[in-house]
Amino acid sequence: MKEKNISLAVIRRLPKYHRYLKEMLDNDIKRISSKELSKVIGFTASQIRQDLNNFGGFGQQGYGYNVEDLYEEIGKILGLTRDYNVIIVGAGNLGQALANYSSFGRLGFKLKAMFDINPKIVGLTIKDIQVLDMDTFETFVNENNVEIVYICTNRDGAQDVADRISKTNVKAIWNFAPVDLKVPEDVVVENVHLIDNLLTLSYFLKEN
Amino acid sequence: MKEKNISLAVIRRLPKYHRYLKEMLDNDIKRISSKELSKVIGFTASQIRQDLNNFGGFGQQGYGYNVEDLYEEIGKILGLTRDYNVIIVGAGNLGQALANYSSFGRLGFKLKAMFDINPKIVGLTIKDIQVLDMDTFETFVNENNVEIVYICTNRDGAQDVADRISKTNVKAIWNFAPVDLKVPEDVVVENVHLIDNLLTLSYFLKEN
DNA sequence: TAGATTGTTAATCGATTAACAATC
DNA sequence: TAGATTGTTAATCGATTAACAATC
Repeated sequence: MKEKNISLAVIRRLPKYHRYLKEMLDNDIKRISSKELSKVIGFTASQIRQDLNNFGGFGQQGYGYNVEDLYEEIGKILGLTRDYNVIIVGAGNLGQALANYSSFGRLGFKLKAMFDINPKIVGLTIKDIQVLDMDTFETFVNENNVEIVYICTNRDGAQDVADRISKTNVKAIWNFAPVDLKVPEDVVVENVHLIDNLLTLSYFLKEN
Repeated sequence: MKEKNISLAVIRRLPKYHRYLKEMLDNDIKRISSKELSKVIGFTASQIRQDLNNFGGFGQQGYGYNVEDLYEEIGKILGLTRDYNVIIVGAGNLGQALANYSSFGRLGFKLKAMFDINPKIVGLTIKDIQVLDMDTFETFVNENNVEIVYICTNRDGAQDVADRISKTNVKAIWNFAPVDLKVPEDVVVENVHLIDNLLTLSYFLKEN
């Protein structure tokens, strides 16, 4: 399923489709037209049809879209067809919070271990997950087929972790540190820059 | 400082400028041209000049931009000229993690209390911050001039909290629950949809 | 002054919206 | 069949990039 140059704007809307379709599925809604979906999700009907047609004709003229099918298809596009082994680096408050989120695991992102450099934290067990010493990072990653790392260190530690990741087979980083990581081309990074987000909120609060 | 219709794309870049300028300031860099800034921040020089000129002519021909001045100006645009009283609703793992983030406080976002409905959590003190019962929510918000609420509840509790917020003077919500909140027009919401973010990462990992 | 770099207008590119023929 | 709604092309809108005169 090699799509050619779907724009980032489209990709970022996919999880929202996925979320709304799941909700409809839970509410036993069997089919939905782009017009109806538009009303609840807030995108235009035209945009919805354009978005979906980047990946194939999932609908049916005169009928609309089958909710379950569309939900499954979008899941496939997003890579939710198998499990991924993940680890967390940085077992502070945020790392522990993420470890406790069960919804990630339910989607297939299976937490295998946490890592830290702080001797006070190393050795703890959080939700059945051990906090290991960074000394064993490379060994663990290689032996356990880890594919995704959540970086929950502070700003200063993040690039070091990214450098160590880049020498392994890990190809995806979810970065929560307030810094833009330098990584090889074949490693994808998704940032959660909380401060950037908060400052955007602050801007709009001021403007109101 | 009522700016007219600055696009969202521009606004979302501002915190990144702010972050990079702070770093330069810390490294005693006194001035920067759009061309040099382009190299480190990754936007084109042209875009940088366009962005900044939405808010005024902060530069000087032949010289570039004074790092300290520009940092201050962007801070002003983002509303970092005074403190804001904030509270957290939902004192679970994520709420506690946010309470422990000192960088928000340093920027002026002062945490005044946390709220929860779980009797096991209410009464705790986290980093000098008390966890209060939701019964006292409205009273506290009104008496303490709270302006921003971080919603760290689960999905199902979030809209209820948003409804209660909407009846107070709070005009800004930082929402971490995986749901799109319905709020009055004059309330601004900034979402951190972690799952959406993780699924985007998953998409690109698959595409690689 | 000469060189550098901004501020700003114009050109281009890309994303969203509108329209409608195809078809279930 | 008639009505509804998609898939897709064309039109519009907005954001980014290029170019360059203004000016420090």
